This record gives sequence, C-alpha cells and structure tokens, in this order.
Amino acid sequence: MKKTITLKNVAADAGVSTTIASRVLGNYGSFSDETRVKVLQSAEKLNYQPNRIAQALRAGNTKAIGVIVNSVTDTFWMNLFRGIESTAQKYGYQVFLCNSDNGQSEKEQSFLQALNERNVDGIILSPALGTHPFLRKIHRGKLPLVLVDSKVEGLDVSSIIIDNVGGAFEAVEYLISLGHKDIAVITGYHDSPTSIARLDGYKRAHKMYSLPVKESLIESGDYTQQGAYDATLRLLKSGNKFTALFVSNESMTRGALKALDTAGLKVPDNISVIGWDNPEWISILNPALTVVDGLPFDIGTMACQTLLNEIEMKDDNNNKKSITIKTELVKRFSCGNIN
Amino acid sequence: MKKTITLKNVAADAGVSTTIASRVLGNYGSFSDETRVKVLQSAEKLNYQPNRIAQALRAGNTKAIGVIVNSVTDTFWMNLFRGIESTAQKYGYQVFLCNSDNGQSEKEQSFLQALNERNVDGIILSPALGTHPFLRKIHRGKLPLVLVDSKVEGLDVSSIIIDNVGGAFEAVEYLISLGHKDIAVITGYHDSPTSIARLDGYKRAHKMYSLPVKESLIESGDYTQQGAYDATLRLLKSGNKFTALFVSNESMTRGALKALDTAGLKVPDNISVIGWDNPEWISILNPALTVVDGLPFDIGTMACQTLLNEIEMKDDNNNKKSITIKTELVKRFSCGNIN
DNA sequence: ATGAAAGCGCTAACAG
DNA sequence: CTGTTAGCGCTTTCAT
Repeated sequence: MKKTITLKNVAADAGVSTTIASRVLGNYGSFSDETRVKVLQSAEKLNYQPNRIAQALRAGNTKAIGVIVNSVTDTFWMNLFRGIESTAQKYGYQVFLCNSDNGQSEKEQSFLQALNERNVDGIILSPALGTHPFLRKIHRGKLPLVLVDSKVEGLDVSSIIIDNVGGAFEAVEYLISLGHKDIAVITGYHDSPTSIARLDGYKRAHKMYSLPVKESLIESGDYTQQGAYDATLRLLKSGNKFTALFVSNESMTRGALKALDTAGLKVPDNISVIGWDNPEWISILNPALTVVDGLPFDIGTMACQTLLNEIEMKDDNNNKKSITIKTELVKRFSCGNIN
Repeated sequence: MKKTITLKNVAADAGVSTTIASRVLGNYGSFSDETRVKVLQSAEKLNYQPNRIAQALRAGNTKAIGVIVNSVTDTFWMNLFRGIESTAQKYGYQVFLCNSDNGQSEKEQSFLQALNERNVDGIILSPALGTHPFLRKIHRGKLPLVLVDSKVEGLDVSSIIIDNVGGAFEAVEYLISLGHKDIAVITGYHDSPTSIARLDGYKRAHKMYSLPVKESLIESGDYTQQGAYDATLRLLKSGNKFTALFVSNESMTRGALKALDTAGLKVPDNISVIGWDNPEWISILNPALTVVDGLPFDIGTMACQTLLNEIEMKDDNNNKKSITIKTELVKRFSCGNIN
C-alpha cells in the first residue's frame, strides 16, 4: 500500500510551503531560482503526480467533456468521435464516451445526468426527440452544449449540421445526369429531421430536372440493415420499375445491397446504387460503391472546436452559431449510364 | 449566471445541517422521517445535483475508468469497448475512451499519464511493447489494471486473453478437413505476440495432420489493408500454389479480398478464404465470409467485470487471474471442398 | 520571495 | 436523531 504523494509531501521534502511548491509546479507567481530547482527535484524524486480532481474542485472545471453517440460500431459515429477526441486531446481535455444504443432517450438522459453531475465542462450529442425537454432543463444550469446534425427548439446552443439536403440533391442529380428517371430511395425514420432533409434533397433534384416524384419509389428502412433489406425487397416485388437506388445510411446500404444480391440483380448493370457514409469496407466491394460522405471526422473536429471555444470564452458572448458542413459525393463504380 | 446549488443550500433551505442533508440524500445513517421529507423536498425544489468531483476528492475514488483502444473504427476494438461500457454503466461507472491510433506508444503513455492524474479507478488496455516500462512504473502507484490479449513481464495484473492459438488451429483444421493441403497465411507484425500465436496455431494444425509447413506460404501484412493487399499479390506472383488463404485480422481481410478480386480469383471456386474478426459487412459479401470471431464484446465484458472486482475488492487479495476466451469459428460460404 | 490560512463541496468521526 | 468539525489536495488572497 504505497501512500500517494501530495503537494504537501513535495513541499516538505523541498523545505518550502505548499504555496511555493504549487507556484513552481504551476509555473506562475514569483519564487527564486534556487527554490524552483529544489521543488522540481523533490517532485521528480518523489514521482509527484498532481491530483486533477482536487484541481478541478478548486478551479470549478474538469477539463473533461462528454460525448454521446448513437452507435459505437457505426462508421459515422466513430469517425465523428475520432475528430472530437483528437482535437480534445490537443487542448488537454479528456472525453467520456457514452453509447445511447441507437438514440434511446432514457439512456441519453441518464448519461446526460451522469455527465452533468461529474461536472464535465461540456457535452456533444445528437439528441433523440424524447430527450429535448430534459436537455432544456439541464442546460439552464449553463452547461455548454454542442449539437450534431440536430436542433432543439428553445435551446440556444451551437450546432454542426450535415448538409443533408445538398448531399442528397447532389447524389440524385448525378443519377439523373446519367440518364436515370426512375430512382428509388430508402429513407430512415419518417419523423427524423435528418431523414426528412435527405428525402427533401431527393425531391428537389427531381423538381429541378422536371422529373416527377413517385411516392411508390420511396420506402423507409428504419435505419437498420434488416429494415432496408425488407424495404428493397418490397420495392422489387411491387413491380414499379426503377433503375437506380439511393440509400441513406450505412447499415441500410448493407441491407439494400444484400437484397439486390439475393434478387440476382447486378450493380451497376441491372441497377445503379448510391449509399450514404463512407466506411472502409465499401471500397473493396466489386464494383466499389459510390456514396455521399458526410465527413464525420470534420464534423467532430468542428464540434469539439466550437465547444472548447465556448467553454473557454469566459465572457458570456452569446454568439451561438449553426455551421453546415458540405458533404462529398465519392464517385466510384456502382452507377451506370443509362443512355 | 445561475449559481450552482450545493448541499449547503439544500440544508439551509430544509433547516438542517449539511450532515443530515448528506445522510438523507445518500440514504445512510439515521434521521427522522420528518427531516427526510423536508430535505428531499428542498433538494427537489432547488434542483440539486450532487457534485461528484467533491465526492471523488473526499472518497478517493472517481467511479470512472479509462480505456485505451488501438483503433476507434475497428470492429474488434469497438465491440470490446461496447462490452466494457455497458458493464461499466451497470455499476455506475463512466468511461474515458482514448485512441492510441494503432498502438502508438507515445500516445499510450500520455493517455496513461493523463488518466492516472485524473485518478481513474482503473484502466483497461492492450499496451504496445514500448509502453511496458512506463506501465510498470505507473502501476507501482497501485492503479488497478486489466490487460487485453497481452501480458507485461514483471507486471502482476489480470489479463483477458484471446485464444489465438486455438482459433487459428480450428480455422486451419477446418480447411484441412475440406481437403486443403496448401494453405497460405497472412500474419500481422512479426514481433507481435498475438500474431505469433495465430501463426503458431496455423503450424500446430499442420503438425497435427502431418502436413508440411511451407515457409513460402507465410507472408506478413503488417495489420493493414494495403499491407495484406501487397502480401496477397506477392503470394500470387510467387507461383507457389495454394488453394486456401487464412488472414488474421479485419483490415488485412479487406486487403486480401481486394487482391484476390483484382487477380480475378473467385471465392470459393478458385480459392477458399477464412478471415479473423466478424464485422457486420462480412455477412453481405457474396459469398459470405467464414471467419474466426474473437468475441470482443465478451472480452470487454469480462475485462470490465474483472477490473471492477479488483477496484471494489478492498482487501488486497492478490488473486490476479489470466482468463482465456475461446474464439468461435463462424462457418459461412467462403470455403470450398477440394476433394 | 515566501507562508498562513481559507475554502472549493462533500462525508464521516465524534459529541451531544 | 442531529450538529460541529475536520479534512480530502489543491490554489489563492493577503500579509509578512
């Protein structure tokens, strides 16, 4: 049972007061060169580790932030986290990662509560609808918050938004430019703003090029692989003709691809496909899949930067911002020319 | 600027001492029913949130653990994390996630240092070789540690080990049972214990069935997709005949598959393939890939359970254990019968 | 240049 | 059943 070395021990060993020891180690205030050497030597000798908990209690900040993600095995979320963590690390912050398991509101709320009690300096998340009231309540305590691809009514905080409309528009526009006129789409939950925006982009592209939007070619895959698998099969069995398919997230892309394969359809010969999100496995598919990349790493970086700014901005400037990050259409070989 | 509500405020509001308030809210010691009601009401009214930082300072434990993973976008590591996080959450612990970016030792050490200063109650990691000395040093401070698929000489801590030898053995044995006699293997770093163990399993299966081990069929892919791509191509160009390929992690599996595809080889008609690790995308491949699943979720669960046990075991029972988790051969359709 | 002492918010002896 | 008090480890006035 080794005793833990405190500042007091160092000070005693160096023959000075804790005040001085603290100053030397924190490198502020004034002290003689001689004492500095003594203190540093003692600290080194005793292998002193500052206690950040005590510092946090005193300073009122923990240099820790919380991140709540929807899934810990999904490319989008983990690249988002990667962006967050790497910039947090740069500024000496540590990050608590919590997994809401596909946006379960109770989980989100309990994490939010826990993170708040732990006095994290800020939180990044993309809250489920059910979490909005709780979020408003918790934010009254002035806990800095940054939202990812979402907004909460009545909550004046910054958010980093994916250009869902633009990304979908660009994808569909590309398909149209290849001569496709019957483009099916598999969306997420009907009531998810993200999902709605992507569908909106799909529709806008149709309008722009004077193509009719056929409701029969719009199916929901509930954001899951199985859901998209079923949706694709429904589409296929309906008899409504379509030459291209646009799928709006990673797991649904897997489901759709599998369904097309079981149906014996070849990409891009029988059907063109565009997915959303850009996991590494997509490039080894044959043909490699064309996708809309939401650039989650960049979003994470941006989100963290924004959060840290707000945390360290002592004055209460209320310049909350909403930043939209453009998506990137990564053209590979899953879309054929129909002309 | 809303003031933060402390225990003192609650006590004052309820007209009792902080001691009593603390007891009521912590539900220990004795107090009258009447005061309990008063305190609870005041806490509710003022929306009191306990300050875990202060609690941590007092109690000497933070109810937080640290996890360092090699990659935050790799299925194995993230499922490991999922297992850790979900059990940590069950016991009221929060987890700091750090990304060593493929086991960079400097990163590991700086995270280790940071986590230690933050007084996390314990750490789970799979240290790079370069980190071993630092780990020994830091552990002298009695910080509970659990290792994943690794051991550190001179460090008496528990570890949860993947059955690398057994898993590889089983995979190769399966190929042999299918009639394969020339089985190529793509390994990770030559000096990685994990890699060595998997190769050992490969060799043992050969011995067991009296098949010669051909060094020319053993190539290193350096744990990367590109590395495995190159290794596979080298294997192919060497002219040494082989009818099956065993690849020993996820990213290398991608590389090997891609190389086989560019070479125009069909799985399993021209060549049988077994991968390691079981990401979701593997099931949508056609044919779906047979793999050795290291069951990272189970390992994570086990690791966290072990760590929490050691943390909460007040008495210094020195029963460090080494637990081996069996792998699971998931048979799908990428292996053909050669007879 | 240095040190004594207060206090961040909480809990736990110890009295009463 | 309740309150007083000390102290976790640190930083920071405020004297000296």
